[in-house]
Amino acid sequence: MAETDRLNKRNAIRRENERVILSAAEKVFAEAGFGGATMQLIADMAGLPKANLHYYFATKEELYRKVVERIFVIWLQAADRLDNAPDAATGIGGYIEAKMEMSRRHPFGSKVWASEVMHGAPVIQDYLETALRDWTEGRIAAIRRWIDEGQIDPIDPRHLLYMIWATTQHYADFGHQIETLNGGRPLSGRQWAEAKESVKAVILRGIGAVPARAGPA
Amino acid sequence: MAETDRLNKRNAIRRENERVILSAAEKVFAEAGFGGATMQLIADMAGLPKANLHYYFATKEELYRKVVERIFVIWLQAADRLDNAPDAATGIGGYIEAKMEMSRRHPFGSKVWASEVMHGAPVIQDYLETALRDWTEGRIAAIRRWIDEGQIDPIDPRHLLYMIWATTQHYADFGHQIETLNGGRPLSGRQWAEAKESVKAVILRGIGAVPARAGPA
DNA sequence: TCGTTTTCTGACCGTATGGTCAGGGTCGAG
DNA sequence: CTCGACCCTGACCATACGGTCAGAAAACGA
Repeated sequence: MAETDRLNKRNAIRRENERVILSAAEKVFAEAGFGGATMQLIADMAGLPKANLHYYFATKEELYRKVVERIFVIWLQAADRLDNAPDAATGIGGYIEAKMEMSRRHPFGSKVWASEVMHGAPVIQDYLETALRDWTEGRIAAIRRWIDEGQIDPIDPRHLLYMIWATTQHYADFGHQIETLNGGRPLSGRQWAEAKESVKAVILRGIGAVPARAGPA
Repeated sequence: MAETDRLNKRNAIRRENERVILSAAEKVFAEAGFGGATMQLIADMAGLPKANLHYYFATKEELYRKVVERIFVIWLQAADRLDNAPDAATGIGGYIEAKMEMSRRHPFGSKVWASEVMHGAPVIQDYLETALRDWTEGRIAAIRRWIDEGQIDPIDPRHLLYMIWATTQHYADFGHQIETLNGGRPLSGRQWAEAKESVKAVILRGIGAVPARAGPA
C-alpha cells in the first residue's frame, strides 16, 4: 500500500493532532475573528503547546486557510438535496432542511465562512470565482427549469438562493442574538424544528411551490 | 443657550473630527474586524495622527463601542415603517424596503453589527437584553395582532423577524460574495430594485399577506 | 539493538500595536 | 492683549504576538 496510507502509530498521531487543531482553530476563529484569534488561544483549546501547532501548520494563515477550505467543502455538499429531487418543492425544501441542520451542527464553521466573506474573502476569493460560481450557475439552471415547468413562480433564481443562504445561516451566525431574544436560552430541539418549518413554509409558499403530494388540481 | 450647543469654531472642530474618526473606524472595523483593525489604519483613513484619535477616544474599545452604538440607533429607527402602518402588507413591505435601503447605504455598519453579534456581543450584550428585547416584543405583539385579524397566516413572529433581518442584511454582510457571483460587479440600481422586490414578494406571499389595494374579494 | 525519521517543546527573537506624554499651537472670553 | 482652556502630535514605552530553533523524546524499520 502507499506510504501515506499506512495505519501505523505515526500516521494516527498526525491525523488526530491535525483534527484536534483544526477543530480548535475553527472555534477560536469563529469566536474571535482572524485578527482576534491567537495561536496561543488555539493551542490552549487544542491542549497542545504553541510550538506544536507550528509543526503541523507553518503559519496562522495556512491554518486559517485549511479551516476555511474544509468549511467550503461541507457547504457545497449540502446541495445534494437540491439535485436529483423529484420536484421543486422537495428539492428546495430539502435543501433548506439540510442547511438548517448545518447551522445547528456546525455553527462555528458558518461563522468563519461569514467572517471570511464579510472581510472581502482575502483567502478564498479564488474559490468564490471558480467552484462557487460554477455551483451557483448549475443550481440557477435547475431553478429556471422548475420555473419553466410552472412548478414555481417566476423569480430570479439568484435572489432565491441568497434568501435561502441568508435565512438558514442566520440561525448560526446570529445564534447569540437569537439566544438572547429567546430569554438567554439556546433554541430547544422543538424550537429548531419550528424554525425549520417556518422557513420552509414561508419560502415555499413565497415562490408558489406546491407540496409534492398535492399535484395541480 | 446651553454651552454644548454653541457653534464656535472649537465645537465645530470637535464635532467634525469625531465624525471623521467614527466614519473611518466604522469602515476599518467592518473590513478588518475588531482584532484586525489597528488605530494606525483608522488614523490614516481619517487623515489624522494616531495620537489625535486617542485624544478624542481614549481606547480602541471605546471607539468601537461608539461605532456600534451609533449603528444600533439606526437599526432601531428603521422600525418606523412597521409602526403606524395601515395594514400588514404595507408595514412589513415598508420595513423590508427600509432595511434593504440600509444595507445599500450603510453596508459597513451592518457588517460591524454582524461581527459584534457573531463574536458573542461582548460590547452590546446589555443593549440586546434591554433595548432590542423590548423592541422585539413590541413588534411581535403587532404581528400577532395582524395574524388575529387574518391579515397574514399564522406564523411565529420571531421567525418572521429573523427572516427579514437575515435576508435584508445579507445584501450588506455578504455583499462581496454577491458581487463576485454578479460577475465581479456591484449590483446596479436596477438590480438593487429587483432584489428588493424579490425579497418583498417572496416574504409577503410566504405569509399570505394581501397587497393593500387588493382587498379581500 | 541500532540508526534514522518523525514528533515534540521550552526558550527565545523581532516586530507591530495600543497607549502615553511632554510640549507646542490655537481659540475664545474678558 | 492676555490668560486659561482646549487642541494637536512626534517620540516614546511596554506588551503581546507570530514565528524560530536546538535539542530531547518517541516511533519505526532492519
